[in-house]
Amino acid sequence: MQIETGRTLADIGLFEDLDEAERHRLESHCTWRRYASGETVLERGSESSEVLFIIDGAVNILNISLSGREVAYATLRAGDCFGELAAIDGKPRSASVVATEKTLVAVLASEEFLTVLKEHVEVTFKVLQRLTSMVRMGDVRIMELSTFAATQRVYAEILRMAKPDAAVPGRWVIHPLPPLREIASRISTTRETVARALSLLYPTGMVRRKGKSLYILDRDKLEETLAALQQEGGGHHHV
Amino acid sequence: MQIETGRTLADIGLFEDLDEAERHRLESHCTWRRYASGETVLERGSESSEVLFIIDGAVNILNISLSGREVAYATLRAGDCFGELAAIDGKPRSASVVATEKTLVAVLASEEFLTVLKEHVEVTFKVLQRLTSMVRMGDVRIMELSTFAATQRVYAEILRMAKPDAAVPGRWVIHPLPPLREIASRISTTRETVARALSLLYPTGMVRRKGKSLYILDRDKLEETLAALQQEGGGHHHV
DNA sequence: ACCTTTTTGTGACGGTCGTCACTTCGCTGC
DNA sequence: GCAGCGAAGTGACGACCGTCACAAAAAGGT
Repeated sequence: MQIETGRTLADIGLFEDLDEAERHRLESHCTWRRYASGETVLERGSESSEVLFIIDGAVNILNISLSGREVAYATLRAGDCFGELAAIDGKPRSASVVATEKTLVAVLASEEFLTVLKEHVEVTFKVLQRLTSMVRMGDVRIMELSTFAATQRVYAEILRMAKPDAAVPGRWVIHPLPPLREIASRISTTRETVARALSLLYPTGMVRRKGKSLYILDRDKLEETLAALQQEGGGHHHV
Repeated sequence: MQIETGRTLADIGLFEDLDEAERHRLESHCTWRRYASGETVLERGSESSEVLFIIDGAVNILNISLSGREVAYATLRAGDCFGELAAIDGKPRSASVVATEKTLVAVLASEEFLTVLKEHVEVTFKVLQRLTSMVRMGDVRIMELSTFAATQRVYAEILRMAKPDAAVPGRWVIHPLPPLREIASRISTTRETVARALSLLYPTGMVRRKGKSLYILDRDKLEETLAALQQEGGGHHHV
């Protein structure tokens, strides 16, 4: 028996400050769509401008270059929203969106969305915060791509992905660890390079892999290692 | 004799929809600062949160890595604004800002800025548009860094920088051409690589350099050349 | 438990491009 | 004019890492 997620916007962060009446009004304007894992939700370059909300499941925001290389921007889960860019500026979709699990989304026309923004400053400010954080994350990524070597980017990404382990205080964990190919696409390298970087790490005892979990046993030391690598020339040989 | 730019927010794009009274009120809340070329306006990591408006001059938004590599995000000129990120989310400055000319800026406290946003939807929407475009530009840059070889990034950047030449229809021009070192920092490579990419281009007749101007004589052909390079393997050797 | 598919680890190879070094060019100021 | 200085062009070299190839391990379905 499985719990069916209701068709409600109650858990959407953007709208958490709206009163129930307004939320219900919005819900009535939504279209609801289901996607199987692997299905494409949005195609880069398409002219649609709806805003989508993840009720249940998860999606990857990504692009594929002409040469077939996959570049991932973010992974979004239940409660998140995407597609605001096109709604705000009316331009074509800047990236594709692919469901990574069975996913239910609510779809809101851009006009409706913009009306909510105009009438509810709290929502607008949530959007401002969200866009701001997207800009900041993008800047960090550009900086890392420009100045970190591939191995350093692997360590940095691992540190970002890790959450404190509830079981053992002081230990951090990534669970479930996505396929290395996916990590690679987030930091613009190859799965082989990610595998090699990890192989380099295991013997040091800083991290340990067990099934679908990657444990960070000594986060401080890993951070030090990363910092040390940066001093000596941004990844390109000696200064 | 030189025209002195007045201390007015009249030419700031963000505020163009405000009525004069409100604009004057804002002006009275501003602090005004002058910077010489090369001076630092904002330091990455600092905790300030004012929003700044360029009345006259120009600034570069950039970061310098531990290894000394410079990464440029944007060049802003009179009428532009910067520093909104920190005002919106209260976090430390994400990048440094350096004046590239003699520059006059208006400085507005974040509280004042946020008040304007709350009370004038038009301004808020301008900010939304601006943030959206920053996200899109960042995504493009990440995509290029991930899938273009250095030479391709040079061509793409040149195409971006070029404006239609008023003198000769069909011809495009970059004027004044900034030092190659500066172009290099925008696409995360070195001045040598930029120089080599250009040297490769001159014999084809597609571009021609003359003093501080770079003329694009055949934009279509340059675009084709760039597209052709992408097909064949994203910059990394065959397929 | 078995087969299939996906994921992972690792060796070998070679191209790209960052680094260093030096020369030449073009400014600006005297 | 010439000196001085930053910018630009170019050669040489080699490290990094993307590519290919293959084997081993893990996961998933029946």
